[in-house]
Amino acid sequence: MSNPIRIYNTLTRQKEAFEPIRPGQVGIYLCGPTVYSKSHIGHMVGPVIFDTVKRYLTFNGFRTTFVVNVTDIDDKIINQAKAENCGIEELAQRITADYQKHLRSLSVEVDHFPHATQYIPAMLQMIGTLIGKGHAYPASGDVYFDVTSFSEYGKLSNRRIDELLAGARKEVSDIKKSAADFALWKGAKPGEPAWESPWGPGRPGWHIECSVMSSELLGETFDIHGGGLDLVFPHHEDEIAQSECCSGKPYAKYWMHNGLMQYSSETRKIGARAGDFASQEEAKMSKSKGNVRTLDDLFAKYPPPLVRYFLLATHYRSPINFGDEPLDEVGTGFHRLLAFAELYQRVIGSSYFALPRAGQRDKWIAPSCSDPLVKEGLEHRRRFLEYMDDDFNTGGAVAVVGEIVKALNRFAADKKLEEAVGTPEDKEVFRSAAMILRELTTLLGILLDPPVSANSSSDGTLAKVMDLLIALRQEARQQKNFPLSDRIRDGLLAIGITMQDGREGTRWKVEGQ
RNA sequence: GGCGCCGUAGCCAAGCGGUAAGGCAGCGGAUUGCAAAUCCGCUAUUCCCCGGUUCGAAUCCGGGCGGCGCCUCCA
Repeated sequence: MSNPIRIYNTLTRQKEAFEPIRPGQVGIYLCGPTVYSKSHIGHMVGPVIFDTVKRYLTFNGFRTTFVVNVTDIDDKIINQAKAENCGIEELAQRITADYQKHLRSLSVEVDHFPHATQYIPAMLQMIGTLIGKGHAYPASGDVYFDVTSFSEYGKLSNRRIDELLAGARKEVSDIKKSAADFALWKGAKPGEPAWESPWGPGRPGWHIECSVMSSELLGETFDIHGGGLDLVFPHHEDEIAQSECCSGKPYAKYWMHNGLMQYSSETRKIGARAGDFASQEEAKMSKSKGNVRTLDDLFAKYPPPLVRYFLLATHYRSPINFGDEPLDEVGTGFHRLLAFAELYQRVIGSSYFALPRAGQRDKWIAPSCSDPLVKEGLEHRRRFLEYMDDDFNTGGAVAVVGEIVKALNRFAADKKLEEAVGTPEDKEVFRSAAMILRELTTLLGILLDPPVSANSSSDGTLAKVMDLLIALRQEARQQKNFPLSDRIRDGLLAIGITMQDGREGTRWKVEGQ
């Protein structure tokens, strides 16, 4: 049975049925960051999307390997290290750690993080092969790829070499045969870090690392290559040229490119630095809007799981509007999920997060119960999978999740599950339907674990204080002393603690949990 | 100039040939001492514009207009 997943392939510019190269297993390679300055939200888009792709493929029974490379040698790193007066390795390690920390907080699970500098020998070998086959030539300590030697050059970005040359704004370098040729190896200038090579000391060009590391970890031909839309040309185009000329085999089968992030109406990129803006004025304005906020700042206000939910709420190929306003809007939906987990806890008496995570699509045991709620849940599940099958339409899938929550909340309200009247039978139906929700949310990588809560702070002092305040407030309410009871509630709200009165007593929680 | 992507309510966003999902905001109701949370109901005769194909188009084709990306080692 061929599987139902379809992927939009940049190479063919259409959606194609997904068929892995090797039955039952899939390799995904994603272009990661150049580690010279702290990560921004734009760096998280690809990892979150492809992590979700991996989860979905795994769910569909494919053994999936997910590789994200780290470019740890590059002009920008050299310059930044100089500016900070530190070693390039030190800088690269620091930034890499920052990047990986944030990926973990977003529940992105990467199998391999190859670093460019760890693969220099393999790069030299590939460059040697390309020269031997007449696809590359050394010149003045550099080595260039000869684009005219590859007749398919331009197939990914749909360009022709003559058009490239016509539109080129760059001066034709006299050492390159053609302006469109790109560097495989760059001779070192005095004082620059360098590795020995048959063509003299130097460092690798940008594209070669991905060709080498992907073939080492996933094979010369692998399934899915991902990256931002901005990388289609020249980076991915050049990877194809190098790899296919070297191996004589097809490189990646499916090319998936994610849309870029934009700050609302801002046309500049999120990570833009002051120098990238037309004027200081504009740069400042953007910064004040949160345009260049670090991830530490962002996550302080919006928890990583919420950000992940936000990123998945839009289709991956669309540009994502970023900013406080969109985040706040989507946040409402996310908080309803969290509120549901609390409802589940109160109704069932055990943690929602203890329910089983997504397993296998085929081996899944559907709740046998024929209650309308469960049937509705199964219908939602069907739609969810339909969305995901269609080029990983996480936006549609997220919408379905919201509908399931609504159905569950309605059921809980109708059957008065929180009150003593709720029957065990109804609760079992509720639990069965919640299992469907659990499966689907974990498939998206959201709501995996309970949120870190101050309610359960280690010494429990806060909880004891709250118990006391709730008791006092309850007394005030019974005496109809509402000014006092409101003062307690409002006062707590002002310091970030919300109180909610329900039939079963007053609940409280710290803002942002 | 070249190569692409996109344009659906106040906002975000699905739908991709069969008669407009969902969310946010807003309004009305249930519940509440009042709130909050939750639930119910209402909110696009219409999908940037103009042509064409079709029994039928937001969906396909042609032409405009508008926004964006890349063509410069940006995820």
